[in-house]
Amino acid sequence: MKKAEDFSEWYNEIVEKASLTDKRYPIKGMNVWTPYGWKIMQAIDRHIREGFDGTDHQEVCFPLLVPEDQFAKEKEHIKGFDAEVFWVTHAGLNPLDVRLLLRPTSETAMYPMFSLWVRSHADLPLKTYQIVNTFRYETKQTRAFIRVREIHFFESHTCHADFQDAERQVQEDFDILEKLAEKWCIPYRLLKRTDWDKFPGAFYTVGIDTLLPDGRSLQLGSIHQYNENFSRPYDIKYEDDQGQHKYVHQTTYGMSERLVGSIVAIHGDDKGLVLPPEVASIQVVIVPVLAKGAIDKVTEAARQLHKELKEAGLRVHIDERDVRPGVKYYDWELKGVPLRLELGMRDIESGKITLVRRDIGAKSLNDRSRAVDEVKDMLLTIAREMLARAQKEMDENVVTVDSLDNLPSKMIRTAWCGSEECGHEIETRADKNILGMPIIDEKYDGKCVICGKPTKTPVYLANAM
RNA sequence: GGGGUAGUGGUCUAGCUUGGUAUGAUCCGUGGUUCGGGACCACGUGACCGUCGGUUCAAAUCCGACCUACCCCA
Repeated sequence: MKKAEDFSEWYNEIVEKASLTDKRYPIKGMNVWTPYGWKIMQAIDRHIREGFDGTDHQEVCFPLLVPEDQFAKEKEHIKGFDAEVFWVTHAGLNPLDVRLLLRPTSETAMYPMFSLWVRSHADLPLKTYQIVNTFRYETKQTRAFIRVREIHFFESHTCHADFQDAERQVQEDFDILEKLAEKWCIPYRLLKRTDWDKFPGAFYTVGIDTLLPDGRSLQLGSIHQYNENFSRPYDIKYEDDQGQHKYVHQTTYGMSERLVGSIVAIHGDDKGLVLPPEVASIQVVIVPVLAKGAIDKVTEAARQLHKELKEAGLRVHIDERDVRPGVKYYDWELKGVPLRLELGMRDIESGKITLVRRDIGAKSLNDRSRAVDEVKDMLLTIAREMLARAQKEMDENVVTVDSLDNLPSKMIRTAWCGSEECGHEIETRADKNILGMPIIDEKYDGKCVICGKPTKTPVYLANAM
Protein backbone atom coordinates (compact mmCIF):
# COMPACT_ATOMS: atom_id res chain seq x y z
CA MET A 1 0.00 0.00 0.00
CA LYS A 2 2.31 2.71 -1.21
CA LYS A 3 0.53 5.97 -1.94
CA ALA A 4 3.48 7.58 -3.67
CA GLU A 5 4.18 4.63 -5.97
CA ASP A 6 0.76 3.91 -7.35
CA PHE A 7 -1.85 6.34 -6.17
CA SER A 8 -4.66 4.75 -8.10
CA GLU A 9 -4.13 1.28 -6.69
CA TRP A 10 -3.51 2.66 -3.22
CA TYR A 11 -6.83 4.51 -3.36
CA ASN A 12 -8.82 1.44 -4.36
CA GLU A 13 -7.19 -0.66 -1.71
CA ILE A 14 -7.68 1.78 1.10
CA VAL A 15 -11.32 2.47 0.32
CA GLU A 16 -11.96 -1.23 0.59
CA LYS A 17 -9.76 -2.04 3.56
CA ALA A 18 -11.06 0.83 5.67
CA SER A 19 -14.61 -0.37 4.88
CA LEU A 20 -15.82 2.91 3.46
CA THR A 21 -17.85 1.26 0.74
CA ASP A 22 -18.66 -2.15 -0.65
CA LYS A 23 -17.98 -2.25 -4.37
CA ARG A 24 -19.37 -5.73 -4.83
CA TYR A 25 -22.88 -4.52 -5.60
CA PRO A 26 -23.62 -5.98 -9.03
CA ILE A 27 -24.10 -2.72 -10.94
CA LYS A 28 -21.12 -0.82 -12.25
CA GLY A 29 -20.61 2.47 -10.49
CA MET A 30 -23.25 1.82 -7.85
CA ASN A 31 -21.64 0.98 -4.56
CA VAL A 32 -23.02 0.27 -1.13
CA TRP A 33 -22.43 2.77 1.62
CA THR A 34 -21.24 0.70 4.56
CA PRO A 35 -21.57 2.08 8.10
CA TYR A 36 -18.11 3.57 8.47
CA GLY A 37 -18.17 5.34 5.13
CA TRP A 38 -21.74 6.48 5.57
CA LYS A 39 -20.90 8.09 8.91
CA ILE A 40 -18.22 10.13 7.20
CA MET A 41 -20.63 11.16 4.46
CA GLN A 42 -23.21 12.08 7.06
CA ALA A 43 -20.74 14.20 8.98
CA ILE A 44 -20.08 16.08 5.75
CA ASP A 45 -23.80 16.39 5.08
CA ARG A 46 -24.24 17.72 8.61
CA HIS A 47 -21.63 20.40 7.96
CA ILE A 48 -23.34 21.29 4.70
CA ARG A 49 -26.74 21.54 6.39
CA GLU A 50 -25.28 23.78 9.08
CA GLY A 51 -23.71 25.98 6.45
CA PHE A 52 -26.84 26.39 4.36
CA ASP A 53 -29.42 26.46 7.14
CA GLY A 54 -27.26 29.15 8.71
CA THR A 55 -27.55 31.31 5.60
CA ASP A 56 -31.34 31.06 5.35
CA HIS A 57 -31.57 28.28 2.83
CA GLN A 58 -34.51 25.90 3.18
CA GLU A 59 -34.02 22.17 2.80
CA VAL A 60 -36.42 20.51 0.36
CA CYS A 61 -36.69 17.08 -1.20
CA PHE A 62 -37.95 16.64 -4.75
CA PRO A 63 -39.04 13.45 -6.52
CA LEU A 64 -36.45 11.30 -8.21
CA LEU A 65 -38.29 11.04 -11.53
CA VAL A 66 -38.65 13.79 -14.11
CA PRO A 67 -41.05 13.62 -17.05
CA GLU A 68 -39.38 13.77 -20.43
CA ASP A 69 -41.24 16.88 -21.56
CA GLN A 70 -40.02 18.90 -18.56
CA PHE A 71 -36.49 17.71 -19.08
CA ALA A 72 -36.58 18.83 -22.70
CA LYS A 73 -37.30 22.49 -21.98
CA GLU A 74 -33.80 23.96 -21.78
CA LYS A 75 -31.93 23.00 -24.94
CA GLU A 76 -28.32 23.32 -23.77
CA HIS A 77 -29.11 21.48 -20.58
CA ILE A 78 -30.52 18.41 -22.34
CA LYS A 79 -27.67 18.37 -24.81
CA GLY A 80 -25.27 18.20 -21.88
CA PHE A 81 -27.00 15.31 -20.12
CA ASP A 82 -28.78 13.43 -22.88
CA ALA A 83 -26.12 10.79 -23.27
CA GLU A 84 -26.02 9.87 -19.63
CA VAL A 85 -29.57 9.70 -18.31
CA PHE A 86 -31.27 6.55 -17.11
CA TRP A 87 -34.78 6.17 -18.49
CA VAL A 88 -37.89 4.66 -17.00
CA THR A 89 -39.88 3.50 -19.98
CA HIS A 90 -42.33 1.03 -18.51
CA ALA A 91 -44.79 0.86 -15.65
CA GLY A 92 -45.30 -2.79 -14.94
CA LEU A 93 -45.87 -4.40 -18.32
CA ASN A 94 -47.04 -1.30 -20.18
CA PRO A 95 -44.87 1.27 -21.92
CA LEU A 96 -45.32 4.79 -20.54
CA ASP A 97 -46.86 7.52 -22.70
CA VAL A 98 -44.45 10.06 -21.28
CA ARG A 99 -41.12 8.51 -20.44
CA LEU A 100 -39.57 9.33 -17.07
CA LEU A 101 -35.93 9.85 -16.30
CA LEU A 102 -33.84 9.56 -13.18
CA ARG A 103 -32.60 13.05 -12.32
CA PRO A 104 -28.98 13.60 -13.34
CA THR A 105 -29.34 16.86 -11.35
CA SER A 106 -32.58 18.51 -10.32
CA GLU A 107 -33.08 21.69 -12.33
CA THR A 108 -35.74 20.09 -14.47
CA ALA A 109 -37.53 18.61 -11.47
CA MET A 110 -37.50 21.77 -9.40
CA TYR A 111 -38.09 24.57 -11.84
CA PRO A 112 -41.63 23.70 -12.93
CA MET A 113 -42.48 23.94 -9.22
CA PHE A 114 -40.49 27.14 -8.73
CA SER A 115 -42.64 28.59 -11.47
CA LEU A 116 -45.66 27.97 -9.24
CA TRP A 117 -43.99 29.04 -6.01
CA VAL A 118 -42.58 32.38 -7.13
CA ARG A 119 -45.24 35.04 -7.72
CA SER A 120 -44.07 38.31 -6.23
CA HIS A 121 -40.87 40.05 -5.24
CA ALA A 122 -41.82 39.21 -1.67
CA ASP A 123 -41.16 35.55 -2.49
CA LEU A 124 -37.57 36.39 -3.34
CA PRO A 125 -34.91 35.45 -2.80
CA LEU A 126 -35.97 31.81 -2.82
CA LYS A 127 -33.12 29.82 -1.36
CA THR A 128 -33.44 26.04 -1.30
CA TYR A 129 -31.22 23.01 -1.19
CA GLN A 130 -31.51 19.27 -1.08
CA ILE A 131 -29.28 16.29 -0.42
CA VAL A 132 -30.42 13.42 -2.62
CA ASN A 133 -29.10 10.79 -4.96
CA THR A 134 -28.75 11.58 -8.65
CA PHE A 135 -28.00 9.28 -11.55
CA ARG A 136 -25.63 9.57 -14.43
CA TYR A 137 -24.73 6.78 -16.79
CA GLU A 138 -20.97 7.16 -16.69
CA THR A 139 -19.27 5.41 -19.56
CA LYS A 140 -15.73 5.95 -18.35
CA GLN A 141 -14.01 3.87 -15.72
CA THR A 142 -15.89 4.23 -12.45
CA ARG A 143 -14.14 4.75 -9.14
CA ALA A 144 -15.48 4.75 -5.58
CA PHE A 145 -16.70 8.23 -4.55
CA ILE A 146 -14.97 9.89 -7.48
CA ARG A 147 -16.79 8.64 -10.55
CA VAL A 148 -20.02 6.82 -9.82
CA ARG A 149 -23.36 6.33 -11.50
CA GLU A 150 -25.50 6.91 -8.44
CA ILE A 151 -24.28 10.08 -6.84
CA HIS A 152 -24.89 11.25 -3.30
CA PHE A 153 -25.48 14.84 -4.21
CA PHE A 154 -25.92 18.18 -2.53
CA GLU A 155 -27.50 20.91 -4.65
CA SER A 156 -28.71 24.36 -3.73
CA HIS A 157 -31.01 26.26 -6.06
CA THR A 158 -31.82 29.92 -5.58
CA CYS A 159 -33.99 32.51 -7.33
CA HIS A 160 -33.33 36.23 -7.21
CA ALA A 161 -34.96 39.44 -8.35
CA ASP A 162 -32.01 40.53 -10.45
CA PHE A 163 -28.56 39.63 -11.64
CA GLN A 164 -26.85 41.59 -8.87
CA ASP A 165 -28.66 39.72 -6.15
CA ALA A 166 -27.77 36.42 -7.80
CA GLU A 167 -24.14 37.58 -7.85
CA ARG A 168 -24.36 38.24 -4.12
CA GLN A 169 -25.57 34.67 -3.72
CA VAL A 170 -22.52 33.38 -5.57
CA GLN A 171 -20.33 35.35 -3.18
CA GLU A 172 -22.18 33.90 -0.20
CA ASP A 173 -21.61 30.43 -1.67
CA PHE A 174 -17.87 31.12 -1.72
CA ASP A 175 -18.01 32.14 1.94
CA ILE A 176 -19.91 29.01 2.91
CA LEU A 177 -17.41 26.87 1.03
CA GLU A 178 -14.45 28.43 2.78
CA LYS A 179 -15.83 27.47 6.19
CA LEU A 180 -16.72 23.96 5.07
CA ALA A 181 -13.35 23.29 3.47
CA GLU A 182 -11.69 24.29 6.71
CA LYS A 183 -13.58 21.58 8.57
CA TRP A 184 -12.58 19.06 5.92
CA CYS A 185 -8.98 20.32 5.78
CA ILE A 186 -9.26 20.47 1.99
CA PRO A 187 -7.42 23.07 -0.08
CA TYR A 188 -9.00 24.19 -3.34
CA ARG A 189 -9.01 26.79 -6.10
CA LEU A 190 -12.07 28.63 -7.41
CA LEU A 191 -11.73 28.68 -11.17
CA LYS A 192 -14.12 30.15 -13.68
CA ARG A 193 -14.71 27.58 -16.40
CA THR A 194 -14.34 28.38 -20.07
CA ASP A 195 -17.49 28.92 -22.11
CA TRP A 196 -17.12 25.53 -23.75
CA ASP A 197 -16.71 23.79 -20.42
CA LYS A 198 -19.38 25.45 -18.33
CA PHE A 199 -22.37 23.59 -16.90
CA PRO A 200 -24.95 22.88 -19.60
CA GLY A 201 -27.32 25.83 -19.58
CA ALA A 202 -25.32 28.03 -17.21
CA PHE A 203 -24.45 31.68 -17.80
CA TYR A 204 -21.13 30.97 -16.12
CA THR A 205 -19.65 28.23 -13.96
CA VAL A 206 -17.13 28.35 -11.16
CA GLY A 207 -15.38 25.06 -10.54
CA ILE A 208 -14.11 24.09 -7.11
CA ASP A 209 -10.91 22.23 -7.88
CA THR A 210 -8.50 20.42 -5.65
CA LEU A 211 -5.37 18.51 -6.49
CA LEU A 212 -4.76 14.79 -6.03
CA PRO A 213 -1.38 13.29 -5.10
CA ASP A 214 -0.83 12.05 -8.66
CA GLY A 215 -1.01 15.60 -9.95
CA ARG A 216 -4.47 15.35 -11.41
CA SER A 217 -7.16 17.82 -10.50
CA LEU A 218 -10.44 16.78 -8.96
CA GLN A 219 -13.55 18.93 -9.24
CA LEU A 220 -15.22 18.89 -5.84
CA GLY A 221 -18.22 20.87 -6.87
CA SER A 222 -19.35 23.86 -8.80
CA ILE A 223 -21.23 27.08 -8.37
CA HIS A 224 -23.30 28.45 -11.23
CA GLN A 225 -24.86 31.71 -12.24
CA TYR A 226 -27.80 30.91 -14.52
CA ASN A 227 -28.94 34.44 -15.22
CA GLU A 228 -32.35 34.00 -16.92
CA ASN A 229 -31.27 30.93 -18.86
CA PHE A 230 -33.61 28.60 -16.99
CA SER A 231 -36.26 31.00 -15.77
CA ARG A 232 -37.28 31.79 -19.34
CA PRO A 233 -37.92 28.21 -20.56
CA TYR A 234 -39.44 27.27 -17.19
CA ASP A 235 -41.39 30.50 -16.92
CA ILE A 236 -40.28 31.47 -13.42
CA LYS A 237 -41.54 35.06 -13.11
CA TYR A 238 -42.39 37.49 -10.36
CA GLU A 239 -44.21 40.79 -10.17
CA ASP A 240 -41.98 43.60 -8.91
CA ASP A 241 -43.07 46.52 -6.76
CA GLN A 242 -43.88 48.51 -9.92
CA GLY A 243 -46.28 45.82 -11.14
CA GLN A 244 -43.85 44.65 -13.82
CA HIS A 245 -43.46 40.92 -14.55
CA LYS A 246 -39.85 39.83 -14.63
CA TYR A 247 -37.88 36.63 -14.93
CA VAL A 248 -35.90 35.56 -11.88
CA HIS A 249 -32.13 35.17 -11.90
CA GLN A 250 -30.95 31.82 -10.60
CA THR A 251 -27.90 30.24 -9.09
CA THR A 252 -27.00 26.70 -8.11
CA TYR A 253 -24.29 25.07 -6.09
CA GLY A 254 -23.46 21.41 -6.29
CA MET A 255 -21.15 19.10 -4.35
CA SER A 256 -21.04 15.35 -3.97
CA GLU A 257 -19.52 12.31 -2.31
CA ARG A 258 -16.34 13.25 -4.14
CA LEU A 259 -15.66 15.17 -0.95
CA VAL A 260 -15.17 11.82 0.76
CA GLY A 261 -12.90 10.72 -2.06
CA SER A 262 -10.82 13.86 -1.77
CA ILE A 263 -10.41 13.46 1.99
CA VAL A 264 -9.24 9.89 1.48
CA ALA A 265 -6.91 10.89 -1.34
CA ILE A 266 -5.42 14.02 0.15
CA HIS A 267 -4.90 13.01 3.77
CA GLY A 268 -4.45 9.25 3.63
CA ASP A 269 -1.02 7.65 3.89
CA ASP A 270 0.61 4.22 3.59
CA LYS A 271 -1.00 3.13 6.84
CA GLY A 272 -4.52 4.01 5.77
CA LEU A 273 -7.01 6.78 6.17
CA VAL A 274 -6.32 9.96 8.08
CA LEU A 275 -9.58 11.64 8.96
CA PRO A 276 -9.95 15.30 9.86
CA PRO A 277 -11.33 15.48 13.43
CA GLU A 278 -14.54 17.17 12.29
CA VAL A 279 -15.24 14.39 9.82
CA ALA A 280 -14.22 11.42 11.98
CA SER A 281 -17.09 9.43 13.44
CA ILE A 282 -14.63 8.31 16.10
CA GLN A 283 -12.29 11.10 17.15
CA VAL A 284 -10.54 9.26 19.94
CA VAL A 285 -10.15 5.55 20.37
CA ILE A 286 -9.21 4.20 23.77
CA VAL A 287 -7.06 1.08 23.74
CA PRO A 288 -6.75 -0.55 27.15
CA VAL A 289 -3.46 -2.36 27.49
CA LEU A 290 -4.25 -5.33 29.68
CA ALA A 291 -1.78 -7.41 31.62
CA LYS A 292 -2.04 -10.61 33.58
CA GLY A 293 -3.37 -9.87 37.03
CA ALA A 294 -4.50 -6.31 36.21
CA ILE A 295 -7.28 -6.92 33.72
CA ASP A 296 -10.13 -5.62 35.85
CA LYS A 297 -8.23 -2.62 37.06
CA VAL A 298 -7.19 -1.43 33.60
CA THR A 299 -10.61 -2.13 32.11
CA GLU A 300 -12.32 -0.15 34.82
CA ALA A 301 -9.94 2.80 34.42
CA ALA A 302 -10.41 2.78 30.67
CA ARG A 303 -14.19 2.75 30.97
CA GLN A 304 -14.09 5.63 33.41
CA LEU A 305 -11.97 7.60 30.97
CA HIS A 306 -14.34 6.73 28.14
CA LYS A 307 -17.29 8.04 30.15
CA GLU A 308 -15.49 11.24 30.97
CA LEU A 309 -14.53 12.03 27.39
CA LYS A 310 -17.95 11.15 26.10
CA GLU A 311 -19.61 13.45 28.59
CA ALA A 312 -17.30 16.20 27.42
CA GLY A 313 -18.87 15.89 23.95
CA LEU A 314 -16.09 13.98 22.24
CA ARG A 315 -16.80 11.16 19.81
CA VAL A 316 -14.92 8.45 21.64
CA HIS A 317 -14.80 4.69 21.32
CA ILE A 318 -13.32 2.12 23.64
CA ASP A 319 -11.88 -0.94 21.93
CA GLU A 320 -12.40 -3.88 24.27
CA ARG A 321 -11.95 -6.60 21.68
CA ASP A 322 -10.04 -9.64 22.84
CA VAL A 323 -7.04 -9.11 20.58
CA ARG A 324 -3.57 -7.83 21.29
CA PRO A 325 -3.04 -4.08 21.44
CA GLY A 326 -0.86 -4.05 18.31
CA VAL A 327 -3.75 -5.34 16.23
CA LYS A 328 -5.92 -2.52 17.49
CA TYR A 329 -3.27 0.09 16.69
CA TYR A 330 -3.02 -1.09 13.08
CA ASP A 331 -6.78 -1.30 12.76
CA TRP A 332 -7.55 2.18 13.96
CA GLU A 333 -4.71 3.63 11.96
CA LEU A 334 -6.22 2.05 8.86
CA LYS A 335 -9.55 3.59 9.78
CA GLY A 336 -8.00 7.01 10.22
CA VAL A 337 -9.08 7.78 13.79
CA PRO A 338 -7.30 11.08 14.56
CA LEU A 339 -6.22 10.28 18.10
CA ARG A 340 -5.42 7.06 19.94
CA LEU A 341 -5.39 6.94 23.69
CA GLU A 342 -3.46 4.07 25.22
CA LEU A 343 -4.02 3.18 28.84
CA GLY A 344 -2.08 0.50 30.70
CA MET A 345 -0.79 -0.17 34.19
CA ARG A 346 2.25 1.99 33.53
CA ASP A 347 0.01 5.00 32.83
CA ILE A 348 -2.36 4.31 35.68
CA GLU A 349 0.46 4.07 38.23
CA SER A 350 2.02 7.32 37.09
CA GLY A 351 -1.27 9.20 36.66
CA LYS A 352 -0.75 9.63 32.91
CA ILE A 353 -2.40 8.82 29.60
CA THR A 354 -0.59 8.09 26.34
CA LEU A 355 -1.85 9.97 23.27
CA VAL A 356 -0.80 9.10 19.74
CA ARG A 357 -1.58 11.35 16.78
CA ARG A 358 -2.69 9.60 13.62
CA ASP A 359 -1.53 12.34 11.25
CA ILE A 360 2.13 12.50 12.27
CA GLY A 361 2.40 9.47 14.55
CA ALA A 362 3.69 11.52 17.51
CA LYS A 363 3.31 9.91 20.91
CA SER A 364 3.02 11.92 24.11
CA LEU A 365 2.46 11.38 27.80
CA ASN A 366 -0.18 13.61 29.35
CA ASP A 367 -1.65 14.09 32.81
CA ARG A 368 -4.67 11.91 33.42
CA SER A 369 -6.33 14.74 35.33
CA ARG A 370 -6.30 16.98 32.25
CA ALA A 371 -7.45 14.29 29.80
CA VAL A 372 -10.45 16.15 28.38
CA ASP A 373 -8.55 19.38 27.75
CA GLU A 374 -5.51 17.63 26.33
CA VAL A 375 -7.61 15.63 23.90
CA LYS A 376 -9.60 18.64 22.78
CA ASP A 377 -6.49 20.73 22.28
CA MET A 378 -4.80 18.03 20.34
CA LEU A 379 -7.76 17.54 18.01
CA LEU A 380 -7.72 21.25 17.23
CA THR A 381 -4.00 21.13 16.57
CA ILE A 382 -4.40 18.11 14.30
CA ALA A 383 -7.11 19.84 12.26
CA ARG A 384 -5.10 23.02 11.91
CA GLU A 385 -1.94 21.22 10.89
CA MET A 386 -3.72 18.88 8.48
CA LEU A 387 -5.16 21.83 6.62
CA ALA A 388 -1.85 23.67 6.60
CA ARG A 389 0.02 20.64 5.27
CA ALA A 390 -2.55 19.97 2.57
CA GLN A 391 -2.56 23.61 1.58
CA LYS A 392 1.20 23.69 1.35
CA GLU A 393 1.27 20.55 -0.72
CA MET A 394 -1.24 21.96 -3.17
CA ASP A 395 0.62 25.25 -3.44
CA GLU A 396 3.84 23.40 -4.13
CA ASN A 397 2.19 21.44 -6.90
CA VAL A 398 0.89 24.44 -8.77
CA VAL A 399 3.66 25.56 -11.10
CA THR A 400 3.75 28.75 -13.12
CA VAL A 401 5.18 28.38 -16.61
CA ASP A 402 5.52 30.55 -19.72
CA SER A 403 5.80 27.75 -22.23
CA LEU A 404 3.97 24.47 -22.73
CA ASP A 405 7.10 22.38 -23.24
CA ASN A 406 7.82 19.49 -20.87
CA LEU A 407 4.99 20.13 -18.47
CA PRO A 408 5.13 18.15 -15.22
CA SER A 409 2.03 16.26 -14.06
CA LYS A 410 0.97 19.02 -11.75
CA MET A 411 -1.46 21.89 -11.85
CA ILE A 412 -0.14 24.43 -14.34
CA ARG A 413 -0.54 28.18 -14.12
CA THR A 414 0.17 30.03 -17.32
CA ALA A 415 -0.97 32.81 -19.64
CA TRP A 416 -3.95 32.66 -21.99
CA CYS A 417 -5.40 35.59 -23.89
CA GLY A 418 -8.92 34.21 -23.43
CA SER A 419 -9.76 33.49 -27.06
CA GLU A 420 -11.39 30.16 -27.78
CA GLU A 421 -8.96 29.41 -30.57
CA CYS A 422 -5.88 29.80 -28.36
CA GLY A 423 -7.69 27.94 -25.58
CA HIS A 424 -8.20 24.80 -27.64
CA GLU A 425 -4.63 25.05 -28.88
CA ILE A 426 -3.38 25.18 -25.28
CA GLU A 427 -5.42 22.12 -24.32
CA THR A 428 -4.09 20.15 -27.27
CA ARG A 429 -0.46 21.16 -26.87
CA ALA A 430 -0.38 20.83 -23.09
CA ASP A 431 -2.46 17.64 -23.17
CA LYS A 432 -4.35 19.05 -20.22
CA ASN A 433 -7.71 20.66 -19.62
CA ILE A 434 -8.17 24.32 -19.00
CA LEU A 435 -9.76 24.52 -15.57
CA GLY A 436 -10.29 28.24 -15.79
CA MET A 437 -9.35 31.66 -14.53
CA PRO A 438 -9.07 32.33 -10.79
CA ILE A 439 -12.03 34.03 -9.12
CA ILE A 440 -9.80 35.56 -6.49
CA ASP A 441 -7.49 38.12 -8.08
CA GLU A 442 -3.91 37.05 -8.43
CA LYS A 443 -1.06 39.37 -9.27
CA TYR A 444 -0.02 38.26 -12.70
CA ASP A 445 1.59 39.53 -15.87
CA GLY A 446 2.06 37.25 -18.81
CA LYS A 447 1.82 36.78 -22.53
CA CYS A 448 -0.54 34.20 -24.02
CA VAL A 449 1.53 31.07 -24.65
CA ILE A 450 -0.04 30.76 -28.10
CA CYS A 451 -0.51 34.24 -29.57
CA GLY A 452 1.65 36.34 -27.26
CA LYS A 453 -1.06 38.80 -26.34
CA PRO A 454 -0.47 40.25 -22.85
CA THR A 455 -2.81 39.28 -20.00
CA LYS A 456 -3.22 40.19 -16.34
CA THR A 457 -5.03 36.98 -15.40
CA PRO A 458 -3.46 33.51 -15.32
CA VAL A 459 -5.21 30.36 -16.42
CA TYR A 460 -5.01 27.01 -14.66
CA LEU A 461 -4.55 23.71 -16.45
CA ALA A 462 -4.49 20.12 -15.25
CA ASN A 463 -5.30 16.59 -16.19
CA ALA A 464 -8.73 16.29 -14.70
CA MET A 465 -9.62 13.14 -12.80
C1' G B 1 -15.31 5.66 -28.25
C1' G B 2 -11.27 1.62 -29.50
C1' G B 3 -8.06 -2.46 -27.67
C1' G B 4 -6.44 -5.93 -23.82
C1' U B 5 -6.37 -8.99 -19.18
C1' A B 6 -9.13 -11.30 -15.51
C1' G B 7 -13.54 -13.46 -12.51
C1' U B 8 -12.71 -20.25 -7.87
C1' G B 9 -15.39 -20.16 0.37
C1' G B 10 -16.01 -13.26 3.27
C1' U B 11 -10.68 -12.11 1.31
C1' C B 12 -6.24 -13.81 -1.41
C1' U B 13 -5.08 -18.17 -4.07
C1' A B 14 -3.78 -23.64 -6.54
C1' G B 15 -6.07 -26.38 -10.29
C1' C B 16 -7.45 -24.75 -16.50
C1' U B 17 -2.56 -26.16 -21.46
C1' U B 18 -3.52 -32.49 -21.41
C1' G B 19 -12.27 -32.31 -19.12
C1' G B 20 -13.66 -36.90 -14.20
C1' U B 21 -17.41 -31.41 -8.94
C1' A B 22 -11.55 -28.23 -5.88
C1' U B 23 -5.52 -26.73 -3.08
C1' G B 24 -3.47 -23.67 0.51
C1' A B 25 -3.55 -19.32 3.43
C1' U B 26 -6.32 -15.75 5.81
C1' C B 27 -10.84 -14.30 7.93
C1' C B 28 -14.78 -16.21 10.87
C1' G B 29 -16.78 -19.49 15.25
C1' U B 30 -15.71 -22.36 20.02
C1' G B 31 -12.26 -23.49 24.15
C1' G B 32 -7.58 -22.29 26.38
C1' U B 33 -2.76 -19.71 27.19
C1' U B 34 -1.65 -14.39 26.17
C1' C B 35 -1.72 -8.77 25.98
C1' G B 36 2.97 -1.42 25.86
C1' G B 37 3.06 -2.43 17.68
C1' G B 38 0.08 -7.51 13.41
C1' A B 39 0.86 -13.90 19.56
C1' C B 40 0.10 -19.17 19.96
C1' C B 41 -2.35 -24.23 20.54
C1' A B 42 -6.66 -27.40 19.57
C1' C B 43 -11.23 -28.19 17.16
C1' G B 44 -14.91 -26.38 13.68
C1' U B 45 -18.06 -23.67 9.68
C1' G B 46 -17.77 -21.96 4.82
C1' A B 47 -17.09 -22.38 -2.62
C1' C B 48 -21.74 -26.95 -6.98
C1' C B 49 -15.74 -22.45 -9.53
C1' G B 50 -19.31 -14.42 -12.31
C1' U B 51 -24.22 -15.32 -15.23
C1' C B 52 -26.78 -17.70 -19.20
C1' G B 53 -26.31 -21.00 -23.12
C1' G B 54 -23.45 -24.65 -26.21
C1' U B 55 -20.02 -29.12 -26.97
C1' U B 56 -19.47 -33.88 -24.12
C1' C B 57 -21.10 -39.98 -20.97
C1' A B 58 -18.80 -36.09 -18.00
C1' A B 59 -17.09 -28.88 -17.80
C1' A B 60 -13.84 -24.67 -12.83
C1' U B 61 -11.21 -26.59 -17.21
C1' C B 62 -13.23 -26.29 -24.26
C1' C B 63 -16.70 -22.64 -27.23
C1' G B 64 -20.22 -18.22 -27.43
C1' A B 65 -22.84 -14.17 -25.39
C1' C B 66 -23.61 -11.09 -21.39
C1' C B 67 -22.27 -8.86 -16.56
C1' U B 68 -18.42 -7.06 -13.41
C1' A B 69 -13.38 -5.53 -12.22
C1' C B 70 -8.77 -3.79 -13.77
C1' C B 71 -5.04 -2.02 -17.59
C1' C B 72 -3.68 0.62 -22.23
C1' C B 73 -4.98 4.09 -26.25
C1' A B 74 -8.23 8.21 -28.15
